[in-house]
Order: sequence, then structure tokens, then C-alpha cells
Amino acid sequence: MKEKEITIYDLATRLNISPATVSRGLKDHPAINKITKKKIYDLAKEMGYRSNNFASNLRNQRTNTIGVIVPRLNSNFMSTALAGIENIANKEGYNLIISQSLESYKKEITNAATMFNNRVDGLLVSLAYDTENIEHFEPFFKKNIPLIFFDRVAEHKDCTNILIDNRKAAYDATTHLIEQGCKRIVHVTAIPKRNVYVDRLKGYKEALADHAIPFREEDVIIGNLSQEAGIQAAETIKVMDPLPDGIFVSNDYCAVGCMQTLKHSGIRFPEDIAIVGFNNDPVGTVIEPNLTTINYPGYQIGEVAAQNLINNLNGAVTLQLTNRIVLRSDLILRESSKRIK
Amino acid sequence: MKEKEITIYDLATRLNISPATVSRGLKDHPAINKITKKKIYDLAKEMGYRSNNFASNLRNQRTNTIGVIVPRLNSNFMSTALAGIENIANKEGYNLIISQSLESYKKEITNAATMFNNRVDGLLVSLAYDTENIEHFEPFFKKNIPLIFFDRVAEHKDCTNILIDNRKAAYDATTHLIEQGCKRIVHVTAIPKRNVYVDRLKGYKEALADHAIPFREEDVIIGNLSQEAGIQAAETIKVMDPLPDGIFVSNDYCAVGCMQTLKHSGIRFPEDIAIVGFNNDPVGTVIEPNLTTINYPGYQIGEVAAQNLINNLNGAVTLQLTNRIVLRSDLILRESSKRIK
DNA sequence: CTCTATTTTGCAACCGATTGCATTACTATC
DNA sequence: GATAGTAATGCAATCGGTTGCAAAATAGAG
Repeated sequence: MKEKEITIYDLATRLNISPATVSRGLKDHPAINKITKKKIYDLAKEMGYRSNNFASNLRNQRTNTIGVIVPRLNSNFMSTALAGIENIANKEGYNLIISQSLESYKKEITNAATMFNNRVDGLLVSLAYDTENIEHFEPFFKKNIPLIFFDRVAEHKDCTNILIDNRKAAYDATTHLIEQGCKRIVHVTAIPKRNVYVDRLKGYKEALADHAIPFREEDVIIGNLSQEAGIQAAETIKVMDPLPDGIFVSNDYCAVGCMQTLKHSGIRFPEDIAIVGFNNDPVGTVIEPNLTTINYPGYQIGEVAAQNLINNLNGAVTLQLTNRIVLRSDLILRESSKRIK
Repeated sequence: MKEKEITIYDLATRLNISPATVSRGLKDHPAINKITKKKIYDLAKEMGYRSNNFASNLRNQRTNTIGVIVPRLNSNFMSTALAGIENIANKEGYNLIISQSLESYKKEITNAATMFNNRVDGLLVSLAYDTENIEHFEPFFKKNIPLIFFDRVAEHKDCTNILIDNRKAAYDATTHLIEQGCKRIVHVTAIPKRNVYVDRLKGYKEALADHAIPFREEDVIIGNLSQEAGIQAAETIKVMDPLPDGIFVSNDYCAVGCMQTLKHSGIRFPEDIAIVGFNNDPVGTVIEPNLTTINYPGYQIGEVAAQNLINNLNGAVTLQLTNRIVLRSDLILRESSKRIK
């Protein structure tokens, strides 16, 4: 049934030359005569030859494959970042092996092991919520396999981090709320285990401090940042006394859930409460009033991460040097927070 | 710098046995003595042995890899479907190579070729908008590499299609609008090149016919189903005379764009116009009024597609037999279309 | 026409795991 | 203790492409 594969040996036999010449000819080796090359190309095409990657990987000790581990595939940010990664990888002739940790530390460990066993040439990682440490990536460091963290990062001397300045973004968002006249600002976020949440909390606190607003522990509401979590946060907020007049949420969909619930209770945005989200999810232009948010350049983050990894693989750059790349991200002003015209 | 890899030869040498025994021992071959096996396992662990997939692939002529080609990664439906695929693949020990056609026929051809050269064991495909035919998958058919289409499918004797009954879904959606009293229903969709759009158009027409409403060519608005396309559709609708009283859109985000624009012109939903979307994107619960839509089980479609492919690879099933798998999908009633209580 | 320089090409070992078949090591039976 | 029978292990070829080095072919110089 299945017809056999054409190998360089078949080509060699037909052309009465050696497999070595065919191999070199196919990859445009300068020592091969142009006429011979032409003959090889033509026959290869005619016979439907396709190179066997395993044989070549086996020999070359590289796979032309990049591994990607993300918390989940189905979020706007992640799928956009992946689109960016795919775009670059494809352009550069790399394949992508993708797996999701589903926000589980355990699964992330398994995924990392799988990637390692598959001998990816490099790895792009965005950490799970509850990842405790990055020991599971040690094998990569030991073998000098380049590893780049993006978005949810961790510090390590051997790898570059690609992210936005979350502290500054949060600082800007909070300051913006203060400038709109907010006196009591609630921050809805995730457990500050990951850098992104730590930094945002920091920015939030700094902005408060810089405007002489006391920070209150109970004004930070922790959840998983889902739409559902936004609803729960709203329930908490509803019974606060006095009611806050500003909310800074670490995720747009969560902010939306929160807004919807509060609106049902008759609270008006931005008159009663001004709100700012994070990520610039398209949903922000659908909720009413439209949601002020932080632009989060997912596509670019993906592209930059992939490009850097590949540059490194090609020997152009060493990761140890570039410690972190911070992408621009600014506040996108919309109606949900505009109390002053 | 880079420490060398441990191979079965290293293990064999250390244990004074042959590589063949090590190889068999590692994969729990019944002919190997339990004690020997234990020794092999332990040493493998101790020395940090990891199997070399290329060597093994080269020998076994299979890759344990599934290729996936989708129009784009960053849509709610696709990323959800991918999550389902990843889940099954991971569970079954398969890797995923993912690429996006970006809705381009040309890029899809390239992607298919790449997948072919990478010798994926099987392929999951959702076709690009403007793919003309599926000749670029011929190499797979010729080599008996299983191929499953999902969502955007094409007929071929050698492969299974996994999808929902788009005709019925559209029929239900349209009928629902008619039952709500709509007399002139516009259908916003994409060029009916892909099955999904052809079938939806068919269902739309059938529902009209069954309720003695004449079909009018000008009531079908073609676009790319983006939010932007929804805005454009709205502009077209606005100047229709008489104004339609029902809209059936093939995509939720597009429906949302359409609604927003029309709302700005003072048109009320559902009083003036009742609207139904498609896909059950989370955004449907954010727009006001909430959008009636068709449930589109992306995660399940992904899981079923992956599971079927893998079953086939494991020799359990032949694809020629299962021609198509239709998943359940029903109308989700929300406010945007409820004119009768 | 000879000799050196330069192009081209080929030889053969290698990458690491797998497996049919042969061989050796045990066990059980008479 | 010999023999048949079973359990364990090893040999060696194979998968297909790559590459250092040697050899052959051709070109150029004198």
C-alpha cells in the first residue's frame, strides 16, 4: 500500500554518484559542481524526494524545534502571543511544539520534561499561577538550551525575560484613577506569586503612596481573574463601607464580570465607581461604558520572544547578556474611568 | 561546556550487558529478566539517561507527532479547540506541531508541505477561507497518513470530518427569529466557500422557505466576520428600506460590532431588531442586551478530532469508515432576540 | 607533456535505538 | 547426569543523512 520513501541513496544510484554528493548538492554546498547540483535538484523533484528530518537531526544533534509552554491556550492574550511566536518561527524555519500547563505547577513540570525529552532547541515559557520555583528547568540550563520567559517570568542568570513594565502600568492606572478624583481604590488581582501580580500590586501601592492615600490590606481582592472571579469580587465590593470609588482590575474579563454585577446593583460607572482593567482584551470595547485598560502587546511579545530565541540559536546573541526586554504598554483611556472631561 | 548525552551504549557498558538488552529493558520487553530491568531502570535514572527520539523515530519510521493547521490561533473558538486537542494529545503521549494559515490558501499549502516534510503521523486541519481545493493534502492521502478536518471541512473519501450541523443550527436560529415575529431577516456571513458558511446559508434559506418568507439575495451580507465587518454590515443595514427586523450573524464578535453600531443609530434590540449570533463567544454575555447564539463546542470538537486521529494511528479505527462526526449544538436563548415573553 | 593547484567527488564512520535471529544460560524432566 | 524446553541475552544489520579526510578529476602553468 504505502509507497516507499525516496532517499538520497536512491537519487545517488540513479545519477551514478555517491550519496555524499547528493547530500551536499541538496544543501547547496559550494564544493559541488553546478551541473551536478542541477541534476540532483531535478531528479529529487521528479522522484518526490523529501529529506528525513530524523536522520538529519540525529546526525546534527539539533531538532529545529522550539517548545512553548503556556498556562492556557484559550485566552486572548496567550493565543495572540502564540500567533506572534508562530509567525516568527514559521518564517525562520522552526517548528513549534506547544503545551499548556493549565495553571498547574505539576503539569508544568511534566511538560518541561516532555520538552526536554523531545530535545527542543529552545524553550519559551510563561509560568503557571502556582509554580513554586524553576528547578524543573534546570536540565535546560545545564545543557545550555536557551530558555526565554515571557509575560509570567522568573529571574535566572541564564535567561532573558520578555515583558512589559507591570509596575509602571499599574502605577499609571492607579494614578489615573486618583486623578479622576478617586479616594478609595480597590485592586482586584491574583495571588502575588507571579511577577506580573507582584509588580502590579507594587505599582498600585506606590501610586497610592505618592498621592498620600493610605494603603489598606482589605482593599486588595484576590482571585483567579476569571469573569467569575470578577463577579465574586463585586460581591465583596458591594458590602464595603464606604463603597470604593475606584477599581483597578488585573484582567479585562474579570473587570467586566465585576462591572456587570455591580451595574445590576445599580452602581453607575464611572459616576459612582471608576474602573480600569488590564490586557486590552477586545471585550473592553463591548462592555458599557467601554473599559479603560492597559495595552498589552501580546503579538509583539510573542514575536520578540521567538525572535530572540532564534537569534540566540543562530549564535547571534547570548542570552546571558540580554537580561530583560521590556515592551512599551500604555493606558488606553475609555469611558469607564472618565469622570473629568 | 555541554555535557554529553547518555545513550543506551553507556548504560550497556556500565552494566556489562548489550545495548539490545538495555533497549528492551527500557521498554519493558517481556523477555528481559526482572532483575536486569531493575538494574537498567536504576542506572538510567542515576545517569540521567533520556531516550533519543530521532534515533528511535528514524528506526521506527514514525514521529509521535500530530500536525495541526488552523486559520488562526487567536480566536476564541480556535484556541479553545486547540486546548481540547492539546489535552488529548498530551494524555496520549503525542506532540503537537501547530501552524496557522492566516486564512490564506497559499500559506496553507506551505504549511501542509512543512507538515509533510516533518513527517507528522497524522494531521488535523481546519481550512482557510479561500482554500480552493485540497490537492495540497494529496501527499498525505497517498502515503496513508490520516487526516481529519474539523469545523471548516472538505469532503474526501479518506478522511473524517468533525463538525456541528451548521445547516440545522442556522435553521434553528432563523426559525427562532421568525417565531419571534421577524418578517425580514438579514444574514451576515462570509463568502460561502467553506462548508460552514454554505450550510448556514442553506439552513437560513430553508427556514425562510418553510415559513413562506421569500428569500432575497440582497438580504445576505458578505464579509470576513470580524468585529469590523459587523460595523460595515450595520452601515449596510441602516440604509435598508424597510429596515430588517431580524439579523442572523455567523459570528458573535461580528454580531457585536453590528449591534454596537446600530445601537448608536438609536436602533433598539430586540424591539426594533432581534439578533442571533454564532459560536457562543463569552462576549455574548457582555454586550447588552446579551446575545442569543449557537453553542459551538470548540473544546469537544478538538478533543474528538484528536482522539479519533490517535485511535486511528493506534490502529483501532479506520478513517474511511467513520465519515463524519456531528457534535450537538443548540441555540442559547438570551435577551437580544426575545420579543415574546 | 609534465607538474602543481584547484575543483569535485567518494569512502566510510557516525548519530542512537531497534529487532530478527542466533546463541547462551538456566530449569525441569526422566 | 543427559536432554529437552524455556528464559535471557547478544550479534549485527538497519533507519537516512552528514562530514572529515582522501582520492580522483580537471584546470592552469611552464
